[in-house]
Amino acid sequence: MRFSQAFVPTEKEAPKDAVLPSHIYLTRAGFIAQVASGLYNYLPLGKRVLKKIEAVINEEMAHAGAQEVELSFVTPAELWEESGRIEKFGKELLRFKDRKENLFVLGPTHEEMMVNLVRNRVTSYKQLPLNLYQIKTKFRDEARPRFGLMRAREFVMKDGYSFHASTEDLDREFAAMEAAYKRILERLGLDFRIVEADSGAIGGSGSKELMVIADSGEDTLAVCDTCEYGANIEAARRGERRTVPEAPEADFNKFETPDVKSIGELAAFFHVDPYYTLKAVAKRAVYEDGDEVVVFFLRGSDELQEVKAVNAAGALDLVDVGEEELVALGLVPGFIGPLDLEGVRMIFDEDVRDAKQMICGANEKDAHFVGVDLSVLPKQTQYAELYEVKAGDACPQCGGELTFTKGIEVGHIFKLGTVYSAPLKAEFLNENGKAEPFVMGTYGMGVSRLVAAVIEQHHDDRGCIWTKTTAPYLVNIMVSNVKDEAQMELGEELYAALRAAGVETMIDDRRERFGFKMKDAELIGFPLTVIIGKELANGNIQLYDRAAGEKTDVPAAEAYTRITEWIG
RNA sequence: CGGGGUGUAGCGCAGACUGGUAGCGUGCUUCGUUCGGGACGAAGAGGCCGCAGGUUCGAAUCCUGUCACCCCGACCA
Repeated sequence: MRFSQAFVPTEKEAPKDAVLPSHIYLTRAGFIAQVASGLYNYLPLGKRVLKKIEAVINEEMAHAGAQEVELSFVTPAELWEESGRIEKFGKELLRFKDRKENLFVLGPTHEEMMVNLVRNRVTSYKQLPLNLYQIKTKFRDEARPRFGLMRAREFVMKDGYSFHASTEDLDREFAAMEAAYKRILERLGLDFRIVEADSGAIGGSGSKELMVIADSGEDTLAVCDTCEYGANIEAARRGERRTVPEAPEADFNKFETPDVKSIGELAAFFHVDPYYTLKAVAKRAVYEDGDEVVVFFLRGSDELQEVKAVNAAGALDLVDVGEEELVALGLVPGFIGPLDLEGVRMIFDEDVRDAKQMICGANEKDAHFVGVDLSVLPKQTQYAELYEVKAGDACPQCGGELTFTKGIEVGHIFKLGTVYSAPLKAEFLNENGKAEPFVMGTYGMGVSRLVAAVIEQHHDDRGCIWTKTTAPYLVNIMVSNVKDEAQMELGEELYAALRAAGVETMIDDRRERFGFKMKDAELIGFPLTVIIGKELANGNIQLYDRAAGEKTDVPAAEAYTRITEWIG
């Protein structure tokens, strides 16, 4: 492409509303332009990057045996009513009616459409497994779009769905998809981590997220400093404690504890480690049909992880409850304990199962029990993992140390099981001629979010630094002075040669000065800029490696060879 | 959805308190001089001051309403 004819409106100043580097540079360098909240136009450079990423995904999907399809963006609302998700998705679904007053939604994801496509067309176990995917625009009317392409309302997603006759076969495919996703991110040149994730309301027997490591990420990850273990903090586990604080010794007894309400005060009052205190966290659990107050118990040294708590309660949501509400239920805020507590649902953290020498509230004002042995709790007591891991906790896999980092969720893969196929009656006949719902997996990857993620991870204060596989153009031939015939001639020669060799090349033939063009080259982030300028008088050109930030003198005669060497 | 903020030339902003010819920087056009790190000079084009009402002889400016966009939070298979 000739820069003089390219539609690449670069800007000197950052858009006033942009915060993230990816948003600022993609806008300034002319890759994207905002249309409305969460809506963006892709300009030529942005479109090229999208296509580069899509090409990598397509190659790896083909390699993994998945087949590409394209489903209608506009989907009949009926399908969503059938699956029940029209309620669950709520306002995020953009709905509208056609001229015949039929209700439609813009697809935010395509489980329903895909199941609808496959059911009654695939009817035998002999036709399984099947893995279908598409790369397509999605629309979710997000409550709060933000950060440019990172959380847009309209975005490009690769969504894949697999159909199996057994959970074993799903497990195999899930592993294959994880491997394929890993290769995709490696090829894109990203530093990432595959982490255990919360499956959320969608359910299924497990899910993993692909996280690109970046400070601007919206998710918090716990990662091991020794092994591969990583997990979203919502799902992170920890291994055995390396050291357990010395246990206090006390016989079971009730103590006067005037005004000692918080864990900190309690631990100080008895001179014990908070590990031996029992923390009670009361929340109102909201279910599909009604709500109730639930008290979660965990060690005083731990914090409640809300997502884990929601899952343990089987609730849609947890909301805070006021002290008055607790009092009305007969609870004594600050002194809530599990012994003889009635009329309220309790869930205990796994870590307090059969715990000895605990101190807990006595359910009366200014009183705590000491020397409590929690093995006295009734058998039917509900235990669940409720704690939130902390930096420094032990890795559950290798015993290494967990540290926190931030990540951008660019992919999420699920073992769905029959969550959709059962209600949508998508069935096949097994070897015994019996109808069974498909066992399904679903695999999502945010393509437009990946564009932003690449820049979040690869930029400096001058602009974008595209990796070789993601760059809109790999090489930029910068002719310093287009009126200099020798410079222009060499530039054209290299441009033609590189294009003939299939190298995606831009030639900056604009009538601008050296500094202006260099700034643009750096802002746009071409991996390699070939500088043809003053040095040509000495028989040299320069290769400017954007990532390394280095210029190397090269004899003009060797230019082509050295460029193709650099490309590798 | 709760809290906060911003809407004036393509972009970034001033002007508003104290009502009276709409400004600056950048970008754009033309000419000349420059030509290795966003050059200089000269001459130009470009605005429904978010929108709608109101007050006033007169509103970018004061009042009311409304819309849009951004940030924090809630939310986000």
